[in-house]
Amino acid sequence: MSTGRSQPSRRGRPARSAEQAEADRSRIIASARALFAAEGYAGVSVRKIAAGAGCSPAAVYTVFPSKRRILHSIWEAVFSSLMAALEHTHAQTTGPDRLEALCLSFIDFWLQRPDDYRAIFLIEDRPQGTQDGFFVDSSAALPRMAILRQSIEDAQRRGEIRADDPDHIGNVLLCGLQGIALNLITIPEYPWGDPERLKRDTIRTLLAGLR
Amino acid sequence: MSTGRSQPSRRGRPARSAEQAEADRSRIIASARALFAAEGYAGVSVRKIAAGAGCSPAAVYTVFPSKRRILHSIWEAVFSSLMAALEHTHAQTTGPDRLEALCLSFIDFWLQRPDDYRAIFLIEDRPQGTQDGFFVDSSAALPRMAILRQSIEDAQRRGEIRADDPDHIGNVLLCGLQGIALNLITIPEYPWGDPERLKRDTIRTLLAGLR
DNA sequence: TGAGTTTATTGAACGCGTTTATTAAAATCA
DNA sequence: TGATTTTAATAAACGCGTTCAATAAACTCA
Repeated sequence: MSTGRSQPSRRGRPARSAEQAEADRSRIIASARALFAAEGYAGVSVRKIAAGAGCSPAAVYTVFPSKRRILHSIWEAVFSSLMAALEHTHAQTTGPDRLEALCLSFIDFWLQRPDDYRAIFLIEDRPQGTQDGFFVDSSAALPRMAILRQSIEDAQRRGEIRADDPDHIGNVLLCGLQGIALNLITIPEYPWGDPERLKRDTIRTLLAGLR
Repeated sequence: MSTGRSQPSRRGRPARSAEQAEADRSRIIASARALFAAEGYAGVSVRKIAAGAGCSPAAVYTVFPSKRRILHSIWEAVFSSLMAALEHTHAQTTGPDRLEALCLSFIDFWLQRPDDYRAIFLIEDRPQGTQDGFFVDSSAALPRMAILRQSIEDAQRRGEIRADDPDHIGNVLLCGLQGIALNLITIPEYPWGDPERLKRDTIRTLLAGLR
């Protein structure tokens, strides 16, 4: 049984070449990025994206299975920004202050991008079932945050944080941080009090609890 | 200037009576509740709700300004269940275990109702602006949780928790709890590890940090 | 060449949430 | 009574995300 099919030489019209498909994809993403930035996520229709990319609405669906997946591909850029913000904070701090600064950085990043936060985390329409995990497929995703983990390990070495599995510690921390961002972004009407105080105290509570 | 208008006796067709309006409202809510329970939030259309209530889709919009507001009115029942769950836990615990049990109860409540959680917290489509606060208008809302606050004050009296403003402590706690629910519900693909462990450790971390 | 085969492309449609222009209804007034 | 006024009620429409049947295109084979 030879697996060789060097020249498939199949019969009908050939499939779109990889570079052709990639070109279509990037034209659609470019159009979507510009429109989302200008008019917000909800204000942009697939018809507009298609018009911006110079193709039919149906053509968009040959590249992306849904409008949301177009967003997914843009999210990677947002996560990339998050990493950059954390790296910046990491570079500007040392020792015991670093972890708290990273946490604050993480929260502020999302508080400054509530639309992105909502678009990324607040998905109402999981059409059904498991929905072939976005975070599994996606390249970087929220948490492969080497910096956070590394800072946790540093803090553990200094004895500021208990010697538990650093991944688990990171998860606990992320839960708390996400909670602040979620509450401040999605329930702004509730009397949270001074946001700075809530942020600071929750972070310190988490870190103190991890000792 | 007499304020009396005992018999307004205005000219045209009279406005719907209060009880008439209330009857319409409750027929729509009844239809929506049944449909949401049977087919999920996303699977229900306003047209279906209207059909179930025996009126036109447009008639629904004379009672509720949007589909989402129909959900809002149903949420109050969910929050009522949450209060009941917390009261149950409160009644079954005492002393130092109570606060941790309440936290666990809070999280489990939402983990058992992911659809409700998404429908309540994960709103993508804030059409624009401040959107006349749902939590201000709404009767009970997430956090007027007397029980949680009272348990915090008890724990403070026992010296388990630092003597800070109990409302603020409660907010810090809610942030952490929400974070767990959010992460487990909206990012199930991420390797959080054993959910029970994540719940327990995050709660204990929060409580330990609040000492 | 033309017949056959496979893929690309899209116009048209579906049901959706929501708005609005039109019509019907119910009251008062002369 | 009918004219007038005010409100209720909804059919029709809009743009939306998405699907799909029909058509066009691009290739091989005889």
